[in-house]
Amino acid sequence: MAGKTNYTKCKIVETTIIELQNADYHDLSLRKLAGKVGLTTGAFYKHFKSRDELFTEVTAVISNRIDQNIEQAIRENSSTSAKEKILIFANQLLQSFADQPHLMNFLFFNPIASKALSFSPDEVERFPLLALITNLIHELALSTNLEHDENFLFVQFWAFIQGYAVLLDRKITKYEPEVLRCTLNQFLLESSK
Amino acid sequence: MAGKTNYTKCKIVETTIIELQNADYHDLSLRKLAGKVGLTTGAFYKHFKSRDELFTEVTAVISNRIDQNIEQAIRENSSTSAKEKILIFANQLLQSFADQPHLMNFLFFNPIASKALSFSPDEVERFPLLALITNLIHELALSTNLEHDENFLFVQFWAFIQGYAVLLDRKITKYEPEVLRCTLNQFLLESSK
DNA sequence: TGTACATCAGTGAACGCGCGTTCACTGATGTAC
DNA sequence: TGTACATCAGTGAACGCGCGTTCACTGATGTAC
Repeated sequence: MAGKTNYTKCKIVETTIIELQNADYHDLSLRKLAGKVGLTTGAFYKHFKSRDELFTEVTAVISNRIDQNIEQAIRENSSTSAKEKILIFANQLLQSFADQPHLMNFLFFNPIASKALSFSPDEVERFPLLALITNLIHELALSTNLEHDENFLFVQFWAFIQGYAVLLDRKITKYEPEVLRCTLNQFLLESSK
Repeated sequence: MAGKTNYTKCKIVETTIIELQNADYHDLSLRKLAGKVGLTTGAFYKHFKSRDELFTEVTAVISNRIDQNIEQAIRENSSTSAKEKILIFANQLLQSFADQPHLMNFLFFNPIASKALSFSPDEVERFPLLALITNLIHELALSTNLEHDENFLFVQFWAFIQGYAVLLDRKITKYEPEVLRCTLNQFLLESSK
């Protein structure tokens, strides 16, 4: 029976992710979700203590999968320069935003995920996406003469990615990898003046 | 009596702005708002057709005021270079984000404002902030050899500003004008390669 | 192999809440004669 | 100046809704003897 339980719990999580791909997370209530899973609302609480607990778990799952994808993309690319890895990281992330705006919007902007994506040390561990980019920037700093410190670059980088994602989400612009590549290059200019 | 009506309507708008300065816009219901104004909910509808109509008006008012502030700051500065004006624009905007996160969060991220801050021509007119930055970038393009076109720079600029604002809102970083200045400089590098 | 019992995922109605909105009514004010 | 009427901002109770959550109950399954 434990197996059955885990199966249903898993099904809830996967159904949530599918629903988040199709529509804004604001429009996903427990009733709708339970209906899609084929449960009543009461049954939901046999598997999760609350809606927040589900959202926290889903946030972690999505974050992990995207991290896996990005790490694989980095591995598959022959280049070993930190700069190139960061470019792949950013490109994969923005591509996801362009392809699955609702899901990525949930991941980056739902209140629970927002808390999770902040900087407390244990959360960095829980959300490997953050750990990955932090490490990549550190790697870059070791191999390059950064004009400023790592945190400076992190803020620049994360701000641009996140802001570009907002523009994509609002259909204000289309994703062009060239804009990303060029912007990163500008951020990573060797100290020159 | 018309005067009385306008006074109350104005009071509703101003009270809304005050409330938006103090707390997240998600937490502001018509009941709370009416209470703060000193009205019952029924009276509200003598002045606005709906909650959305109020939010649309408030969005326009806030946007206009910030625009006024920025235009004044630009006028007061002796420099006439487009680059310097854009820097002032961005600095004022981010300073507002740092000082009044809830209010700016409402302006930039409430669904109604988001629609308004997109690119339809009449909305650009309605929200002079957008018109201003569009013009400034155009002015810059006339006086400088941009490496890419105006829209490219607009996307870079707006993405960074917006993303930086998100980081500020989440207390992930503090506002440092130096980060802004440096990033803008990188964006505006004369075409070099 | 058959019987009694325990477990527990799932049911579905109900609770309590806050929301945006509506509406019959009040009462102060302005206008016409 | 006094009276009758119209206007309309404001009242406050109510409507209808969807939400997250709870709970007494069911019924299939696993276990012990």
